Amino acid sequence: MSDRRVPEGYDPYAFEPFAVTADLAVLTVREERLQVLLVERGQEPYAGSWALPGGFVLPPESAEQAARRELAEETGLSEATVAGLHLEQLRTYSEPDRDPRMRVVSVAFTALVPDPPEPRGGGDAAQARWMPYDTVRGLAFDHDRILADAHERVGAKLEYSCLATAFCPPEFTLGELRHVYETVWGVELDRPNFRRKVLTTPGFVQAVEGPPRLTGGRGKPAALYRAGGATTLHPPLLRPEGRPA
Amino acid sequence: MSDRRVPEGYDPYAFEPFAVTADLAVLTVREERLQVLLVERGQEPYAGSWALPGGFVLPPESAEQAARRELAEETGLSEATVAGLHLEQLRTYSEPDRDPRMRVVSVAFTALVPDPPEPRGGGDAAQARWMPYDTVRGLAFDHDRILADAHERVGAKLEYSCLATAFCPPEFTLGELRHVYETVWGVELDRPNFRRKVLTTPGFVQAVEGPPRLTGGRGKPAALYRAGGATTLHPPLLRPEGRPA
DNA sequence: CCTTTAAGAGTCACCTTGACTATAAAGGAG
DNA sequence: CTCCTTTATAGTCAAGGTGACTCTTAAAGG
Repeated sequence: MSDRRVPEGYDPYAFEPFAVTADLAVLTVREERLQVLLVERGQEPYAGSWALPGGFVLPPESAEQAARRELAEETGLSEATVAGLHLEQLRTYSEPDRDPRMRVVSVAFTALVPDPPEPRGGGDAAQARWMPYDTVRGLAFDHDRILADAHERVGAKLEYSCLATAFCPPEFTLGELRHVYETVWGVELDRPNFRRKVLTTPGFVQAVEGPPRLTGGRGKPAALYRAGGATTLHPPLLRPEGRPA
Repeated sequence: MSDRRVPEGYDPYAFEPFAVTADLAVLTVREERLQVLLVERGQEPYAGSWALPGGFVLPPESAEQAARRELAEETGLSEATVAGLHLEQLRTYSEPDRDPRMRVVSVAFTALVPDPPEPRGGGDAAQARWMPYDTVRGLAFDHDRILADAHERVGAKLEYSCLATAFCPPEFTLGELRHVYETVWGVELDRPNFRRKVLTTPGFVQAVEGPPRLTGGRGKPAALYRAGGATTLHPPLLRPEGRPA
């Protein structure tokens, strides 16, 4: 940034102002599907349309702080939950005509949540709910594109980071972790190979000591693991077949 | 983005306005070093300090359009050159106090240029010049951090994309391409192994037919190559030793 | 003419990976 | 209770990619 166009006695109101918003693509894996948190708009433009949650960045906030606040307001997640959430900046959308009313620049974030509570539709949103990613179309503004970019980014990050654990509860089985990859990538992975890769990568997961097994599903009970300290995968866990992007 | 806080007859001037700028971390490899394009500020704040080139996003522009315009104005690169430049959005910096005067949100971009012309210091910049990356400190605003983020991002992208060719002229030798990796990563790579990797990756580079060799340096003349059609590297070309990020 | 420098060809062992087989431990159906 | 299905977990094996090296070729410089 720079003020080279701004004379000493610059009047901030002399220019057409820009509004800055923070929007969130909140993703989760539920019921074997990738799901997105959406809100229904109550006002024009796009009244009645579904949109990504988000809202204006207020004067004392950073974009990320605004994103966390809006998420808490609109979904009923507790402040503590939102504060500990894995939130990552996706990119900024600044096309001049993306909002019909005025100039709005949107800083988009991606959030990954495990086993989410039902959203309450609070705040200013008419209602809020989880929707399966592949059934979502026709969102307000350019939110279809933001959502697609978020999906692509998350899919790519799974390859070379330990991000997948952010989709899982604190303790999880390797089957659950594998489901995350399969759901986001839309492919099936070989169980033994996936297991070998995860367990031989130092710091990806760590075994839980106490009760060595968990029951609940159909097959043989699985051991529980916690997220390890590592954040990146070397070498990466590449998608089979297709190219990323 | 959303207008949930905005009543029907919303007055854009009722809020403290945000200014939006586009700043660029323009990188090149010259004289065996990674270099950055900087401008000297002529006005307060930070008058006399060096900063990344950039400026305000004007009402009819997207942030990327503003970035290209500012780059052309301040460095003397032709409009055609700037239009064809590899420009990638880095991230957006929105901390409330990053500009002492008013609320300024900066969308940062990374640009990679091959064999750059001397900047002219045109536009509003007092002067402009290339500086070696590792000697740069004390830039205006939070530009030190933006620059560090750009370096990290570029280093990471070299691993899994064909981005390195963007640092090279249209026709280049494998030695030049290898220098890009070595300079950005700060490591030495094994010549034969690098060659094997690049040549066996489909679409990374394509051999130039005509005059099969180029002279100029000291050793055996090298064959020339052009960038191939591929954009991603599968499998990636990982940095030796250290972790990314 | 010899040294230096870098390109380019080739070798070899190791590690990772993909494909696959086998066994163990649960639930459900008959 | 037994068979069948499902899932976890333990292995095996071959192909491919990579790191570490060696060797040859072709220029420039002294």
